[in-house]
Amino acid sequence: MSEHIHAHEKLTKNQTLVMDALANADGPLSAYTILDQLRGNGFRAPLQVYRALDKLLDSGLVHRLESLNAFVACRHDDCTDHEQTVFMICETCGKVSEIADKALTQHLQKMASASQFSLTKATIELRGRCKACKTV
Amino acid sequence: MSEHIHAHEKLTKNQTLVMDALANADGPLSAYTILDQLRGNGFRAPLQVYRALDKLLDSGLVHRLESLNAFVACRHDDCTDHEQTVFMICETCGKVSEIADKALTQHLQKMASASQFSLTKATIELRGRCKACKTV
DNA sequence: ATTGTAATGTTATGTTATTACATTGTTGTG
DNA sequence: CACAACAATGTAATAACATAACATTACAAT
Repeated sequence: MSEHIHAHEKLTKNQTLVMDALANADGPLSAYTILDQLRGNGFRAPLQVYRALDKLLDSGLVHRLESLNAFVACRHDDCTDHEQTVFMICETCGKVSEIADKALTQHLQKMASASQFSLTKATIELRGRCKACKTV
Repeated sequence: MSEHIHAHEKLTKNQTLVMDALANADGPLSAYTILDQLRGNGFRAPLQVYRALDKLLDSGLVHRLESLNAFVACRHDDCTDHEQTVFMICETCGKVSEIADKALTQHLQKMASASQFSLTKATIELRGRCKACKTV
């Protein structure tokens, strides 16, 4: 259960509960949805979720989708490059796929350099309709 | 005042007030900051701001920065391509610059196509330190 | 004038996130 | 063991962001 290839320290109880909730979801979850799912496990306040999320985000096990105010478990084996992941969010089914694209990353880095901007993090979220939903 | 080269219909009173607030700001503003700035002009409720913003976003005069929950006036002469703008957000001074990059747009479009994903809109927000803040 | 529509106003509420502070648990050291 | 130090958790309150539902006003077209 909740074994990941990511390099990370052992998770605490709350971090594990939040991680499992996200790993078992088939789409992004909001912090409050996670809270509701974990009430049976003793969660009572948003902070319990947000604190766990902070840690999981730091370690790259979880990504935050800025345009949805929601969170997804990272589906990559190795998230060392998680700062430069592209998310494709289907507006029909709500599912999210995650792509790491080296060329895109380099292109963004070049754009930033051209403006003498030191790039720390890139948020790239595409909206549209996924393959499965198009064929319906 | 508030003359733009953008093609758009005439703005209403509230839309003009919100547009001017954003155009005169030197960085992104939250909806509630705009509300506070416009209290002297009769604004009393968030909805007055959000309604105006909806229209301004539709017409491309204003962009929403998802990672900040804030809004900026478009600095481009022509925002027909505003769906694919890259924002560089300085985490030191808070200023935002806006770049339209055709090659990047094409690259994203290719990535989407490769996954058979119909791309509707791209959110691209870079975080880091701008030229001015680096030299300080 | 009257009617239809767009814009605006108002109140309440829903959703997302943080601050501040108290308590418990765990680890290492004398 | 005792106990200090720190990490993790618990709890309450509130801040920040956004929308729903409904009432009113403004204004153009006939």
